[in-house]
Amino acid sequence: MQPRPMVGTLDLFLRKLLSHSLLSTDDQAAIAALPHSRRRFDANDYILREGDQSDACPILLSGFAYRQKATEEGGRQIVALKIPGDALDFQSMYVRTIDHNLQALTPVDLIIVALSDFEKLVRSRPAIARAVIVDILIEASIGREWLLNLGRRNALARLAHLLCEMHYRLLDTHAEGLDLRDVPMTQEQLADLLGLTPVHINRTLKELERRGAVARHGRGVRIGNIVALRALANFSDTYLHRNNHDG
Amino acid sequence: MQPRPMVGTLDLFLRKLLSHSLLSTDDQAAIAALPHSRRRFDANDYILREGDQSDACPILLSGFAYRQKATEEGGRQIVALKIPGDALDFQSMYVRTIDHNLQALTPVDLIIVALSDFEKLVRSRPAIARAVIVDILIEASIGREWLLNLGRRNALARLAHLLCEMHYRLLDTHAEGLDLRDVPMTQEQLADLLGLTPVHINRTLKELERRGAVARHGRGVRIGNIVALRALANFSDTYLHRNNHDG
DNA sequence: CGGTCTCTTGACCTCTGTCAAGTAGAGTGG
DNA sequence: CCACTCTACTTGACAGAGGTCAAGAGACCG
Repeated sequence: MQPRPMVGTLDLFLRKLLSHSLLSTDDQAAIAALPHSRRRFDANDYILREGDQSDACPILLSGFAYRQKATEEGGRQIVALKIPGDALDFQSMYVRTIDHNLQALTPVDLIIVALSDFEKLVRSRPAIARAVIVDILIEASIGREWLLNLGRRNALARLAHLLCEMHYRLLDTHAEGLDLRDVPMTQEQLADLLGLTPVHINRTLKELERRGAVARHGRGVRIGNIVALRALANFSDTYLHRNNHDG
Repeated sequence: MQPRPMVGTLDLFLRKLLSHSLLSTDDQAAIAALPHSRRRFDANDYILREGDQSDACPILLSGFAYRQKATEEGGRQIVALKIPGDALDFQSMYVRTIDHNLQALTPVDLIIVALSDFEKLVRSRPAIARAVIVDILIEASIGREWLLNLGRRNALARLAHLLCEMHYRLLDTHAEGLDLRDVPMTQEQLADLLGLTPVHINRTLKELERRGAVARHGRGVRIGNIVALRALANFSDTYLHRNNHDG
């Protein structure tokens, strides 16, 4: 039986790690005891920029954020989506320069842990080091599924797949509250996530609504029928590695 | 000054790690001393399958391999490409089940290291542990660039970008020999890499040839003009994190 | 030297993009 | 509570990149 996480600012982050890794009470306490500050960003603010070097490990406390890259021609692609509880930049512990942009999708609250403090933690606690790697590997696995999504699914399945993924990822850290009441992205952002155009997102959303998979009210979009969505996307959650425990 | 790698079966793997991480002579010796066996696969053979659990860490000695996922509808997407010197499955040290298929692109020679031996090595040598993580992170960075490629570049730029990437990745481990003399993939495999169809790859290859970026003879394709390719793809190699040393 | 697997090519189709104009929410200030 | 404004969303007409189908030509292999 997994020890219960303690309550505190870093609680959500802890819960995220516990969703895929086992940590002793001591390890959990060490995480909860990390010195940290808080920082708020508005929607669309840059949190980190390509080319930067970072000395902080930001953790998403509330709101959504995403990683983004752009072509010279102005095409923009969102390459990862982060939800509350997610650490946003483990990479800077290991690699000098940041290779993508990190942006706030909604207004966000961040916890900022000094990279040096986090490094110390990881060096002294193997189970935490391991949890960090598992976290990195799961993000990479999600990236591979996105490649399949962009390369081989049509607009309808692509959008349905994304909605399914968000649904299940939110389940893991927020067992009780905060589900996908309202999709927090504009149609333009959905387009940048899925390699489509805003106009086509609009048409596809309308089609999802027509099929009863999604409900809309004003600008809001919410999941209407997860079973229908799963069917449309042929969604399987194995790539999310939920319940990796004892692996 | 980086100590010279020692010569042996694991030499190429060592050189790959040294291309992005610093390792002491002791660390290098410990890697070279890893007990291992060899295994050969034919082109198209599966090396690992989705759902498997692996107790070995395969390292690519010669030939090319790729990670692949498929949709229920039969769409196939190659989500990573591995070249000689690349370790093919660090992930199984940390995560229970494999979430994609690993297949030989050409006939390949693998070095098989027992996962338990590799884990021991990583536990006792922090610099090696770090190098493994950097390796994982660089693969993830490549995945993000591929997402941009699939989502926001047209067929011509997409193909040009892939060829540029292969060119520079091969430079890193094979400073002297083995460059991209002949692209080792069929047009069908290129299609699966780029989210296109074989027919369209054919047309695009023809266009690249017309522009002098690529040379062809019989079935063979080779890079004719890397400068032209870079221009077509707007290629920048920062995402490959070459020379990450002292990071 | 026959068989098989790629590659080529042309005709045609369709999904998604482009352009442009109009509508409707959400926030602001009066 | 009502303008006013800004942004996001809608919609239709049209365009175009890339997909599909199918047949034929080359390569490579035993």
